[in-house]
Amino acid sequence: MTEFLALNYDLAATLASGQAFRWRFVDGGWEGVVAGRWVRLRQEAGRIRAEAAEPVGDWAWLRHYLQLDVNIGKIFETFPQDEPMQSSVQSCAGLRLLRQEPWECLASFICSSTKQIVQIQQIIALLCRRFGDPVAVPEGHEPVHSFPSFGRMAGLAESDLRECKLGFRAPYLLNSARKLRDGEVDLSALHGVALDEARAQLLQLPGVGLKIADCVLLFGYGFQQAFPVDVWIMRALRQLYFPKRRVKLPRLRRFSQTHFGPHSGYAQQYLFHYMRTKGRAVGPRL
DNA sequence: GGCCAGGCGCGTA
DNA sequence: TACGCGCATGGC
Repeated sequence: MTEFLALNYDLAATLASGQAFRWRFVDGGWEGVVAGRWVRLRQEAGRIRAEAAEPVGDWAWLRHYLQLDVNIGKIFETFPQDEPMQSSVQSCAGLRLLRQEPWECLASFICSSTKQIVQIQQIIALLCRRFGDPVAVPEGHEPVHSFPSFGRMAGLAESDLRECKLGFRAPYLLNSARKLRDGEVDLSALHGVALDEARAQLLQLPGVGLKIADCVLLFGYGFQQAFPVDVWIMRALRQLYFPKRRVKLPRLRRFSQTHFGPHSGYAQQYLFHYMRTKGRAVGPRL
């Protein structure tokens, strides 16, 4: 058990914002698996309390995952001073970007195409339960599994994945796992290389296009200018920046690269959250 | 029952 | 370079 100082950090918004898909809200706490360890997090006044199933000496892995050392105020200062961006920030100023493990992030987003967030969570829960390894949990807690490694995934049959509701994404995930196993792409080599080079590597994987690549670059590696454009962001850019004009996707992508500054990835996440929550109901349809 | 979901790959022009 | 379509599956 430990406590972190966490000012301007909205844990619930962050963990439920469609970046990561394994967090569950149970009895006032958020339960998940980070770096192979079960954890439960609770938001308190200006703090986050964390507990693990086994003694932890150094909590750096969790600080890193939650990105607790990021100065979000400094990032806000780099955002454009326009109405849509300011409204997005005001609607949820404690929203953060997580720093996930690249493989889990990649696999999760390969599962995400034309799926709602709830369904993505279901698919990933099935994958973990069936093919992950048990992790230590508190006494009496229901079993929890790790996210299956790409080595494990590579040895499965396509039908194994289809049984986890992957549908047409099954061969994408399977063949991406096999490419990683065979060393055709090395996820560990993408830290610190140029954004375009890292993106080009990810685009070699089947089922990975620009959108999914940028999700992995942003949520898994922290490339600050990766800007995934999905249907929500496309809607946001069209409604908020180009109302009454039919602007096509390539132009929206170009706009996103220049308009939002050096931390455009954060701007993207704020826009995404804003679009999904404004006009009450969180969920599909406006 | 029709439409949509944190898209991608492929064929076509 | 830029469409259009099919691909599984489930929620509303």
